[in-house]
Amino acid sequence: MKSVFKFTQNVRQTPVRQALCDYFKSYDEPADYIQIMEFLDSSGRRVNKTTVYRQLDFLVESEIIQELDFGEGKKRYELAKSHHHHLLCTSCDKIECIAFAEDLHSQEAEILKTTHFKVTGHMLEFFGICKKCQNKENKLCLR
Amino acid sequence: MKSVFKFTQNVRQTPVRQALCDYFKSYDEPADYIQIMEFLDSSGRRVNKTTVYRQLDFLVESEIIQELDFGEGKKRYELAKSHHHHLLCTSCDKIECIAFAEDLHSQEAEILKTTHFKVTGHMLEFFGICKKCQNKENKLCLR
DNA sequence: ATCTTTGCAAAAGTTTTGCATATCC
DNA sequence: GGATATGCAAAACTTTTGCAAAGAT
Repeated sequence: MKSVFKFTQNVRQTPVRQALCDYFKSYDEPADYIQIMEFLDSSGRRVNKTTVYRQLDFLVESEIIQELDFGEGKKRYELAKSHHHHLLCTSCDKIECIAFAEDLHSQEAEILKTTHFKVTGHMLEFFGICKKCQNKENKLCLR
Repeated sequence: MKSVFKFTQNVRQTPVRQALCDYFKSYDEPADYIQIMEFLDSSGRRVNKTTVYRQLDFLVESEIIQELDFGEGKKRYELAKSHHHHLLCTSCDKIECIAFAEDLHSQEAEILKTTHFKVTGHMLEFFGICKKCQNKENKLCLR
């Protein structure tokens, strides 16, 4: 089975790289290093952490995955997709994606007008309680 | 000179705590551990890092300062103030504060309607080029 | 006197570096 | 064969923990 990902020349198709691509393709939640390692372990591979971090850097450079930081003191990665934001449930830690039709256009226009700061990007993440957890008294969601 | 900060009982007025409060009161940019230590060093105090981290935690708990994370792999702290966001210049690293009259009300309403996720907070930071840096060809701002 | 704060050493957690070896094309 | 990828050990960097000593009220 061929890879669905296109690599430029001088980039090799290796088992680790392929495994990571498959992982991100099948998982819809931003994963941290631990989760990625657990997946590799469970799939029978014993991959060195240096290799994992280097492959993650490579995949970010290749724009196959995106790096995320929710202020947890570590990075998370998810399959690259069009601009969107996240809803982080503080009760069960589930992470959902959300995108807005208008995004932050009005805010960015206001910034340019009032400060002359030219916005090139932004990071917007929401914290709160997901639908499931709202329906539980003890705020422990089974997911 | 008395402290401008009010502490509850069972909280002691100590040199380290006072120095940190003074620092945050006089600095308007979010500071990381290194900057805070440099300040303490330059003011003639040799404070242990454990103490600094513990005091930062304490001051956050006391709502005297706020913790920030811009995805740099480390935390920053600034004097607690009303809800606002930041403009981070990717050229000179200057950080400005900005607040919106309407903030993200429409987005949060949309989230509740489409996903039933109940937003309790958010983090919104803008990246871009500050006014000064826009006026420099080499994009190196003297600040 | 007692509870709070500090210092020190050690460790935990995440990520990076240097270098030698293996692997892909 | 030559460039790319991987493994290993060690370290860098931020932050935390445990415990004993010092300090504040």
